[in-house]
Amino acid sequence: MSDHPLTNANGLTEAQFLATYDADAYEHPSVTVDMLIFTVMDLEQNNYRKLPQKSLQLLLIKRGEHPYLGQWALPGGFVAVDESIEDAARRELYSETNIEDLYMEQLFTWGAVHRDPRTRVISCSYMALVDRTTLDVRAGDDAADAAWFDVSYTIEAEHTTTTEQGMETEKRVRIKLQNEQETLSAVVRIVESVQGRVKKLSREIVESEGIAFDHSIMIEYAIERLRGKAEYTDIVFNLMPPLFTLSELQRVYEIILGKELLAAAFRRKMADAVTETDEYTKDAGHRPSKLYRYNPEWSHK
Amino acid sequence: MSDHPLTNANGLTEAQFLATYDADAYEHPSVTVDMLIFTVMDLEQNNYRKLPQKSLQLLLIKRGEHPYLGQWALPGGFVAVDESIEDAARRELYSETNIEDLYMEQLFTWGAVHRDPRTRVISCSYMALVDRTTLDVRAGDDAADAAWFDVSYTIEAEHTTTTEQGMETEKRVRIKLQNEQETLSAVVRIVESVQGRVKKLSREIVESEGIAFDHSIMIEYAIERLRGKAEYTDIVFNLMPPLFTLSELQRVYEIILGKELLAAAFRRKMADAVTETDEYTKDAGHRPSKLYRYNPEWSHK
DNA sequence: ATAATAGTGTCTGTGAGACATTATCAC
DNA sequence: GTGATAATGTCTCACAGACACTATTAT
Repeated sequence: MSDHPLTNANGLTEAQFLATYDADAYEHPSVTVDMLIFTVMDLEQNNYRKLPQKSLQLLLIKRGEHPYLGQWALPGGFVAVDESIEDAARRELYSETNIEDLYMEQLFTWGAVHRDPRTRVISCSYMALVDRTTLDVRAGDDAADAAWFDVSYTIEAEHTTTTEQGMETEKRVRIKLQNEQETLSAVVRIVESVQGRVKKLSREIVESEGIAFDHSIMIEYAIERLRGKAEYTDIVFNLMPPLFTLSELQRVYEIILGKELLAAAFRRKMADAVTETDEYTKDAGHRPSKLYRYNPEWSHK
Repeated sequence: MSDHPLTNANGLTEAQFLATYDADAYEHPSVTVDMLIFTVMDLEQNNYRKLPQKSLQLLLIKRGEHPYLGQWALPGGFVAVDESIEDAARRELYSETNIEDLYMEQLFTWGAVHRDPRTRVISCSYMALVDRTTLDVRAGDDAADAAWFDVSYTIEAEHTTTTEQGMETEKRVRIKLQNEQETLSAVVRIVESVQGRVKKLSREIVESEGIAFDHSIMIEYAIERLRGKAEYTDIVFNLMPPLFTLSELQRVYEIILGKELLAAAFRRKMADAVTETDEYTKDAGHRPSKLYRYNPEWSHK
């Protein structure tokens, strides 16, 4: 690295120093990646004229080993010493989805001392977004116990206490994960305190049914981030197929943001983010809709 | 954890499994924290009537050991197996600033395989914001080689190539760190590519003078984050003293955002974020200004 | 008086919310 | 025609950019 024969306090050059460096002088933690793989699915619809409802889905793996045997966990695995964290995340993502190129983003690194009962494990969480139509129904070959769960995020309680020096806001968020076979649920308590000018944020699991480790916290965090980014980036398009209608896009925004949007305003805002095509939907029991594609030249207003 | 006598495929209960678990079956990386400690300082001013210019400052430590001996690095250190990552970050922050309660936020975890020539090191970067007035001039006791550097962030080149499948935007950002003794500099190349609907972002050091490891990338990333958050959170108040004038606040926003703001609009936007006091500045060669404090009840519009 | 900053008033354009209206399909 | 969604038109309100204007201090 250095092109001068610099020596340290012991008179060693860099090459000499590195040759004697002992990386195992103290105990190291293990490092893992945990993947939050989201997609959006159409729910079955009995009325052929109505549009299908959209549902936000998360991929989980049933644990076949202790700890949390039989519960559901985020897909993930250890980071090898000869691969970057991002490569490890891509490897995990590929092994679950069989797709090479997917949107993926690092979220947060979780480092509480006892978050894994086996040993000290630091986990770096990544969020990936998949378009359901390009995805195999069966997610991953080897993952026999992988399953998609419908995700719901509900704020069950929120109250603020004002003290002399500042204030504290406590929020309880229920995460509910459901599919035909299983219903998992957890409550995460989020405390944001402002003392003087110092703000602190902490998350803690208050209740957990069927979700392994601290993964309900990771899920809560990821949904908050997804919501936040949906509002000021084009992240949502990663959940869309190549061609989509504007009301499909709107419905995806709606389930992510957890609120209804007005069609007129939504179309105006999205006008520059999409390119129209000549194609239309057909065979719906109502007026066909023009199909659009994402416009990568969009500059985010 | 589990209150049923669940057994795994080998017939072991959780307690039996954990007793035989070998965490050292494979090699582990080292994990460190690196701290980006920012503050805002007044620059000396020769004209007594003019307001002093503000300057964004970053704390760096001169390396006294290989590798990068003699270069400047972010303060940081290894995460011990019995402390959380956040505790390690707080410990480092305290040892540099002698202040217990400071704003601190996890930024990103850097995990390239060869980012440290000694061994495989994964580093979790944290940003901390300090109000200069509550800070000792001498940062930390033991850190004899700690120094504050004025930070400048300049986009030197930016161009977009459109291909058939998507586009690629390349940006070169120069980070310049200066104080009375030293001038450090680096250029970071940031490539954002959109292929189809898949977006990827990568950062790489193109040029580096006097900045150790991949720390210029961490600095570039932190400034981008600070800018982003300045626009939609109250993060900037962590850089302010308890009492401040609105134009001081505006000048802090201006150096962070790197652009000038209109006073009238700024004051309107900030009206609900601050509480006015009865105090005023004095002895300036011009009209005194009302002093304000941060209003923690502010709800971000 | 002067040079500086502090602080206010107001016009204008943009964009989101709200809601009404028209268009178009399968059956 | 009916029932559904698609798509557009338009009013209003909030707010940011722009800039002119007034206020107040130390020297």
